[in-house]
Amino acid sequence: MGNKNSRLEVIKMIVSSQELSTQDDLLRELDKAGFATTQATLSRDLKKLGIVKATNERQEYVYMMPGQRRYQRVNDTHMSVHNIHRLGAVSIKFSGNMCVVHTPPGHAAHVAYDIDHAELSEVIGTIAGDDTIFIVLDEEASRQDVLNHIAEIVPSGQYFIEQ
Amino acid sequence: MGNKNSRLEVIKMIVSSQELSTQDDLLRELDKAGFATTQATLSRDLKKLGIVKATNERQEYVYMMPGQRRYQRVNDTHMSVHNIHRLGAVSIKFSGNMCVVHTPPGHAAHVAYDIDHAELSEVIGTIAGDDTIFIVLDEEASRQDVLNHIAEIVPSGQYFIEQ
DNA sequence: GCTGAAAACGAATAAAAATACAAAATGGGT
DNA sequence: ACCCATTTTGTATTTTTATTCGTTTTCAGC
Repeated sequence: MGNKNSRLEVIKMIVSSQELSTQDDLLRELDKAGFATTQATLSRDLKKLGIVKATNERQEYVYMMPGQRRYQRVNDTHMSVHNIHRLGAVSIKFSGNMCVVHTPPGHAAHVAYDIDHAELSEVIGTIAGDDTIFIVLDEEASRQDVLNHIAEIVPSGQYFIEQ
Repeated sequence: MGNKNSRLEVIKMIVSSQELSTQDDLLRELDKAGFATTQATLSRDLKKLGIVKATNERQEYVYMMPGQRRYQRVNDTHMSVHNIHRLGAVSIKFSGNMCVVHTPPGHAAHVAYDIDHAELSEVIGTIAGDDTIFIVLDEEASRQDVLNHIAEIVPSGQYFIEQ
């Protein structure tokens, strides 16, 4: 069962990207993703992940990551242009040991997911809002390395350095 | 019904003050409070109020109000041992003026809440994901102090320093 | 007051989710 | 490799939750 953790990650990804109202629905999506399992196991997984069945604005039941509804919107105060990089529709800026990635609205979670799973040695942790990701970098991390690595990770990467 | 609204208020009060794991439990509390009703109605009430059955830090099911402190998704990269500390199932890493706390999945918000309310002088602010907390530290903060204080806050803290 | 529409409700039931239990898999420690 | 302890899993089941459907209540307009 080495793939329990992968399954958990896939569950997180599915839940944060689709509106599913029963475990059976989720089970079908998991199946599509190549992680077939049973309702019993899924129930246990959801408990572990803290995923809850909540109600959306239309009073429908939807499985949600804890707090997906009221995510904290991060303010993207404009910084100097000279350290802005573009990557498709994504911008990457650095300040101190932090890296801030800006995405199209609603896509921060997916991009963060990809960054997470690259397991870059420079990355200590990430947190995603709606269109912004905060990344804490290792003190020794090279910005150019981080930039290059993220460039590889984020899809459709036409990007250019303005530095 | 004039007292539907009162009942909803009482439900909110009960849910936010007690840890109840089934609707039947809640039903009994409502009864005690003089608002006897049925499971069917309660189910509808909970849906209206957005109250969800979530898991607490002990992996038990608990009905909860939609919290104000919320998050989205997160990362789990493991890295350099030299600045990792363990605290129960929690790891704490430092980089620059940031502290990154890693928790069991789904519990970052709860731990962050506790850290917030300890009102540590070293802590400027926190933001929680699913299993990761970012803490911005005061520029003068000692990492050892932060570590000690968080050790006091986080429950079941058998912990040891590896630094 | 009465009447009709809408909302609230409970009993029964359907649907969905959690768990008991046994089996299978995994990870050490020899 | 083997053994033992622990974790993960599936089946079958129980428990819990959501909803159907018929009834009652509420309230607005007469």
